[in-house]
Amino acid sequence: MLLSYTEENYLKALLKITFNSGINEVGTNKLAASLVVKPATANDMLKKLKEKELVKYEKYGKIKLSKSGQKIALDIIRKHRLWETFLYQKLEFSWDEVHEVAEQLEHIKSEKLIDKLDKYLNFPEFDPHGDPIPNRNGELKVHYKKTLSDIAVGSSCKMVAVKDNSSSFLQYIIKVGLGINNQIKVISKQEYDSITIIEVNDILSSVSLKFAENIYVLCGDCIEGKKCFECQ
Amino acid sequence: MLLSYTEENYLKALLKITFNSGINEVGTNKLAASLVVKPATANDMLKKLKEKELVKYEKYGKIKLSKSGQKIALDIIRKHRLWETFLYQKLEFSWDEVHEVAEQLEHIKSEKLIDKLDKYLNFPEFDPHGDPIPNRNGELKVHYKKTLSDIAVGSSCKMVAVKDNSSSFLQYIIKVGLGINNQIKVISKQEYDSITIIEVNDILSSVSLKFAENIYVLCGDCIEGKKCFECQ
DNA sequence: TAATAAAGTTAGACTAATCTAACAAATAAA
DNA sequence: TTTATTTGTTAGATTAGTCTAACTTTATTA
Ligand SMILES: [Mn+2]
Ligand SMILES: [Mn+2]
Ligand SMILES: [Mn+2]
Ligand SMILES: [Mn+2]
Repeated sequence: MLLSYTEENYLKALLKITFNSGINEVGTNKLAASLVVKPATANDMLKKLKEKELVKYEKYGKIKLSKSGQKIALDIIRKHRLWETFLYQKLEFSWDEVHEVAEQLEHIKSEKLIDKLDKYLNFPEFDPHGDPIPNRNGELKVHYKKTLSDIAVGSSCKMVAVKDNSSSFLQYIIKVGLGINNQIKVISKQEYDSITIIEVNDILSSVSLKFAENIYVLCGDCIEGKKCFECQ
Repeated sequence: MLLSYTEENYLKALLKITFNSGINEVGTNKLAASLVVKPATANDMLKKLKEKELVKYEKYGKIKLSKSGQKIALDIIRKHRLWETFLYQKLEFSWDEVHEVAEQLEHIKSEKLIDKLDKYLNFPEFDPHGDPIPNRNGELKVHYKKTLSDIAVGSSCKMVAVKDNSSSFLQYIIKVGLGINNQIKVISKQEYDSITIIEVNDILSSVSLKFAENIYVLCGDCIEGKKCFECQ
């Protein structure tokens, strides 16, 4: 079944909402907001997607992706993240620039293209933001759970991904001298507002709670190779 | 000015018609045929493109690209040919597969992307079919003029480009053992129907007039580095 | 030159994706 | 348990791109 650019974006939005919020209770308003359209518009599209059996949905009920809808959404995400990786690794885009272009590239229709790209990049498992890349069967590594704000004072951790993908945050991270795979030591934490002093490459920085909550990390135990069920 | 996928294709079609036919007297019917739409549809679009000052066009008159329309069309062709080169050189697509995917990729909007791709490919001057790639100012090498059918019996030449880009012809060329930059010696030519015996890499093949007319070549003089005004 | 053919235009209709405004249902608050 | 608020739906309109069928203009040919 050949889907339009727009239909693909609705499916992707549905998957992303459940990814991010954990909830899989998505309503018309939330979906519409995430696509920056009006609820009436989303409602129309939902009828169409239901007709094509890509979503499960009853009037006034909650929306869920069907099995096939989910597979397609995962495929779009696979393409998005592979293209981001290509732009970052091969064309030397910075990590705050890749998303916008990948939003376009993810809709290019050619299985051969994406499989060859995957191979060319040597089957990467994570994109430049640390997000897992689904394989061609739609399977993907479990995403990280622990953030920098969960790390106790005195402990070390490793930055593995970014939660907020906005380019302003991504640029800010670089400015602080931080990046994927960096070791971070939590030096101190202000009790009143959780302002945290971290040490990265021997440089101290002070970051807000909001900042710390948007940096995914692996804890000290995980770094040393021990399994930790809290981290992933 | 941000153009739609469709508008871009109309501009590209206009440029391609003038490229290929030499004529720059394009009418509604010819344009429509080249885009596989009905004349009525092309007529509607022409009004819109005129409004945007991308084409010069009066009712019942001939169609011409404006300066800005031509620049945009050249830009699409630049993107198309750079993507073809990428698919061919980096992702190991065969030369008969690249066009279809490039038809989609040529509409991705990002100047940075195309400039970085250009650099990544080391500023190629020709695509996998030997067609010249416009630079970022829309300037391009003059295209080849002489075809294999122009070469005299006993003379040698070098294949430099393909006139007919259909995948069936491209596949056929490979089957004959021919490719860009191959030396071709014209062994004999049947007077009645111009069936030509050629020698490529010590192998003899017999090709039709239609075939020979669709292979661009440089003549013997040009191969030896002498300038020849007939060839380019 | 007049008839015929070819090329080009217009009118009216359709689909996909969007909107606004009005309405209905479900949920939360009083 | 009413009332108010939030959430979701419907109706009607709009724009881009396409079509068919009818018509007009230009070009060709007899
Ligand atoms: Mn992204
Ligand atoms: Mn990403
Ligand atoms: Mn091509
Ligand atoms: Mn080409």
